[in-house]
Amino acid sequence: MDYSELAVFRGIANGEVDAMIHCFCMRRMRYESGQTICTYGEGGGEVGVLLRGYAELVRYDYAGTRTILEHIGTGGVFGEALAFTPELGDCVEVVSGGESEALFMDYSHLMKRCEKACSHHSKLVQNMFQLVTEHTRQLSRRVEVLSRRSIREKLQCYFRICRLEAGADTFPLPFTLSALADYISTDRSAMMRELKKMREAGLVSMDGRLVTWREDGEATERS
Amino acid sequence: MDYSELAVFRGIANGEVDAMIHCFCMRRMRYESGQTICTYGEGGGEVGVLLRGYAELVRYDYAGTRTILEHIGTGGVFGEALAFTPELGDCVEVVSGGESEALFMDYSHLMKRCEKACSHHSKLVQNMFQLVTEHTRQLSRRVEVLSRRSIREKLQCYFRICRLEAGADTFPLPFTLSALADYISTDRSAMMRELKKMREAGLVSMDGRLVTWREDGEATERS
DNA sequence: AAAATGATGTTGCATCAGCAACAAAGCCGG
DNA sequence: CCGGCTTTGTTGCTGATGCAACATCATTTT
Repeated sequence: MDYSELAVFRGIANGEVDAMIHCFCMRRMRYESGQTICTYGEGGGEVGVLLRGYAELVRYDYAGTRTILEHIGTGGVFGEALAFTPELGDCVEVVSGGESEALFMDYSHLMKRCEKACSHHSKLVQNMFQLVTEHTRQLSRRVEVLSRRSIREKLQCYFRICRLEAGADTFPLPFTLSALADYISTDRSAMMRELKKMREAGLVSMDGRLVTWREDGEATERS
Repeated sequence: MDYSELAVFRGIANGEVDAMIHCFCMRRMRYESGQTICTYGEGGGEVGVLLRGYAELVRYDYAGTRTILEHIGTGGVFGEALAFTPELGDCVEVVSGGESEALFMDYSHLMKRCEKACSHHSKLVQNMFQLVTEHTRQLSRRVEVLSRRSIREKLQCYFRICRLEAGADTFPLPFTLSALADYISTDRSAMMRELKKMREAGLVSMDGRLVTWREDGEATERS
C-alpha cells in the first residue's frame, strides 16, 4: 500500500511506515457498512486513523436517540484518548458507513519518547498533532452551530460555514436531511418546518440536497 | 521564573526553556481583568499558553449576545491555529479574567522540524499535543452538553459531568449562574426556572454555587 | 456612605420547538 | 415487480423556551 496519500504518514517513506507499523504493533482492520469500528468506554488506549472510507461517531442516548457527534473522513483520527471520555451511561461508538479500513496504534507508545530518537517517529507525532488540530477545528465549528439559540440561527450558522468552505453560495449538503437534524441537534420535523419558512422568506433555495444560501456575506444588519 | 509547574514545559529544564523562549522569539505578556488577550481573525499564526491566571474565550454575536466558548485555566492553550476559524462576522476573543500572564509562540516555528533535532523541541511538541488533546476533550464535553435537546437535559448532562470530575455528588460550579446559562447556551431566566423545577422535583439541591446532584450513577430508567 | 455595577430570582406572554402521527416518494434486495 | 426500508414532507397539539421587565441582594467603586 502507498501511504504517502495519508495525512498521518505525510513526509514518511513507505518503507519506514511499514517498519513503524511493525514497531508500533499497529492493527489494521477492514469494516463493512454499519459495522462498529470501536466503542468508547472500553479501555481505549488506542488511537485510530481511517485509512479509507467514511465513518461516523455516534452516541445513543439511554432513550435510544441517535446523535451524530462527528463525521470522520479518510485520514480522520478518532479514539477515546483524543476526545470523548466515557461520561455517562450513553453508548458512544464509531460506525463504518460503507466499506472502510482503519489503523490502530497505541497512544502511550506514540507519545513515548523514542530511544533511538528516530526522525519518522517525531514526524508522526507532528502529523498527528495537525490532525488533532483539524479535529479541534471541526469540534469548534460544531460548538459554533450548537451554541445558537434557535433552529433558524443554527441553520444560518451552518449554511454560512458551508458556504465559506465551498467558496460559493451553492453547495451540496454532506448530509441527509435527517442527519442534518441530528447534527444540529433538533427535531427533524421542526427543522423541516423552519426550512420551509426560510425558503418562503427567500433566505435559501434547495434542490434536493443542493443548497443555495442567499444572504449578504459579512453582515446582516447592514442596510 | 520556574517553568516546571507548567504543562507545556513539563520535562524540560528551566535553562532550556529560557533558551527556547529566546530561540522561538516567544512573547510574554501581562494582562489585567477584562483586557483582551487576543482577537481571532487577525492573522493568528500564534499559539498562546496561559502561564498564570484565568481567561475566557468569548464570542460576541452581531446582536451583541455574549457566549462563552471556552474557559482557559492556567496552563491552557489557545490560538486561532488550534481552533476557531474566523467564520462569520462575529467577534471572537480571549479575555482575561483577573490578572493573568500569557506566552505566545509562532505556530509554524513550533511545527518546523528542528535542524538540530533538539530533544526539548520535540518534547515541547509532545506537551503541546497533550494540551491540545485535553482541549479537545473539553470541546467534546461541551458538544455532549449542547447536543441535548432541552434545558433540563443539558443541565443533567452538565451536572453528571461535574460529578464525574469531582468524584462526589456535591461540587461547586466553576461558573456564575449567568455564565452557566451562557455555557449551556440558553436563556438565563429560562434556566433559572428549570433549575427551580428541578429543585422542587428533588433532582438537585443548591446552596449558592454548591450543587448536590441526586440521581443514580448509571441509569435513570432502572427501577 | 452612597452610588454603580453585576449576580440572582421571579413572572407574563407570545412564540418556538419537541413529539406523535401520518402520507408520499425514493431506494434496495429478493 | 413486489415488499420492505429509509428519506422527505406535513400537520396539530402543547409544553418548553426566549424575551422583556422587573425586584433583591451582594460586591465594588467613588
